[in-house]
Amino acid sequence: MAPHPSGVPAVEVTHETEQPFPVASNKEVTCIVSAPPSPTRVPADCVEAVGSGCRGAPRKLRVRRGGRSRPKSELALSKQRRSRRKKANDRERNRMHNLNSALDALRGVLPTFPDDAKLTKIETLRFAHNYIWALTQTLRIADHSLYGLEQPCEELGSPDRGSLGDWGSLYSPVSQAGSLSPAASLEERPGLQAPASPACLHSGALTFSDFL
DNA sequence: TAGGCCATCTGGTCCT
DNA sequence: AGGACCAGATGGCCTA
Repeated sequence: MAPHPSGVPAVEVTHETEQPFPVASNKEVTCIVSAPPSPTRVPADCVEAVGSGCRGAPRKLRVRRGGRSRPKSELALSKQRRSRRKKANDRERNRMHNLNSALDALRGVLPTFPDDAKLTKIETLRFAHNYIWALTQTLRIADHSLYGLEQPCEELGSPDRGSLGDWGSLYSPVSQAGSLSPAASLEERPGLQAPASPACLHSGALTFSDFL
């Protein structure tokens, strides 16, 4: 893993030094608003009747003009639709496989033990989120200590003080809030304390189980 | 058996 | 037109 440009701690990965998966694109999510509930599926044959969709601007009505393309028989159209659908399914399957590969790569850099049960997808994401937060804190406090501002373990709430249960709550439903800011996510969860001070992390006082 | 997790299919929407 | 992305639906597998 290459050093992060924004100062996020570079986690040393011994078993995987190259980019484990390609960064497909930096395209941003274009629609935050989820699609409206569409309980009834529109048959493929009725696509033309659906003029507008969920994503913001209404779609232009497609006007069929004759003579643009050669009319096809129903059989040919059906075969073409099936073929397109099959290809789309293959792409979608591939896309999900890539997504899962990325998730596996993420699992690979998280501090876990070989014998541990595989983290679920949501667990992996939440754990990574909090792990990054912990490492960020580590760097921050390390910077402070450079200037002689030593911070004892107790100040950030070490497991020794019985906050292990709070780590357990990382996987509780409240952590599904979706906050992208670790600090903010902690603020949203009053009962949740910071895991440990950097000294505790560096000294190996904290183990994977502490994160769970 | 209920519930959680997951893979896959599918149709809609947006983008190139 | 075709690909990418997304979310809903569905069914299989596993576990408490």
